Amino acid sequence: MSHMKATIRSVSVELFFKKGYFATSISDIANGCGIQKASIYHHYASKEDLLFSILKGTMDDLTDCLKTSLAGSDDVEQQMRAAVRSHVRFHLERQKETFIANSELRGLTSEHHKIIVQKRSEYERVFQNLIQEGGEKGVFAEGDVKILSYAILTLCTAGATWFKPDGRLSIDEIAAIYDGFIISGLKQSA
Amino acid sequence: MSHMKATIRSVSVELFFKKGYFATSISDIANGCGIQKASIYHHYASKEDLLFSILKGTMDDLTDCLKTSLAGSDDVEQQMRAAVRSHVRFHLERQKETFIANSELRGLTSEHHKIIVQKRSEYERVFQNLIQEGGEKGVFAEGDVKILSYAILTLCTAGATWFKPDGRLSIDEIAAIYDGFIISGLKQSA
DNA sequence: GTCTATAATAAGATAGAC
DNA sequence: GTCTATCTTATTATAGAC
Repeated sequence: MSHMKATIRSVSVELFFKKGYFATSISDIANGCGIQKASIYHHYASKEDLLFSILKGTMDDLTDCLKTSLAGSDDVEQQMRAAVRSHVRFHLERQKETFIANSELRGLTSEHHKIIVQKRSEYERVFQNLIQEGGEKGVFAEGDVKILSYAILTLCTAGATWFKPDGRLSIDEIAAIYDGFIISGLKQSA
Repeated sequence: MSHMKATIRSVSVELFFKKGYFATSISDIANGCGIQKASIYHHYASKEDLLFSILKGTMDDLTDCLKTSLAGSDDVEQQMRAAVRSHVRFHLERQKETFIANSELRGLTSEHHKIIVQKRSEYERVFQNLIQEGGEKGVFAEGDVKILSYAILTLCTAGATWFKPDGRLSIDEIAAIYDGFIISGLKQSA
């Protein structure tokens, strides 16, 4: 990726996060890059292409991150803890991109939309399998696998909504709180 | 509220939910109502006025709902359970409005934005006070009150993202799952 | 690879007739 | 209370010079 292409991407992430995809114009982006709006089209075919490339890259990195974090163990509880922490960390470290990836899917063409939704489904399935396995092995209480997976994922994802990098708690501290909260919730339904 | 004013509101909720506020035009709304776009302005001063009135009404109803549900008990755990169920039920019953209320704040003028954010803060404070009180009384484990309150609220709120009214589980079943999950998470950090 | 210029279209909102 | 007509402005995107 060329220098200007990366700049356009990064400026777009800032603006899409702050104002939203539809409220951000190509002019806004060009302004932020210090170039003319026509120049954007040398690097990206369209505004939608720019959005898609951000979302696709983010989802791929997110999935890679999860796979790496699971490789270290084969114990269900430890894997769930690792998965939760990986998910939280990624969402807080790359707050703006993940926020966009969760809120701007409606800006995509239907083919691109399908691709991102599929990537997300595959990612979710990892968590669903862990909940299922934990339930069967008696490590977690029996429960509705899908609802619980959505609960866990959206819980951590939501962190990206309010997280402030210079705030009171570090990313690892927040990840630890979520980890404890979720494992307790999974182990027994009160 | 006149019949047409209510129709405009309801059509807008549908469209803002499906396409987003910025992606929805006054023409789209007028189309959905079977009137001309100029006629919208007889009922609402601007597109932003329409958004604000939806968000304000939704937040007020949400707060009323919570207050009613808390009146029945003065036991911390029971109150938290009631609060969680109230929150979940409202978000699933009025899925589209609450989704908009959580995703379209950027469409508001800064004065209107301030008003909605303040309403939300007051709402959150009820949950924070319950977590605090539960911690002091030893009903819940000690924990970070703010992080936990965000966790609980966004967890339930997120339900509005994926919930399908004709899906496998009823609203009360989902509320019960969340209730159990959250109380377990609050009682002990694993 | 970036520029100026412009096309083509759609937006939010208003004026004034009925 | 709704209409037609219109204003003003902004939008995405393209053409073609440099």
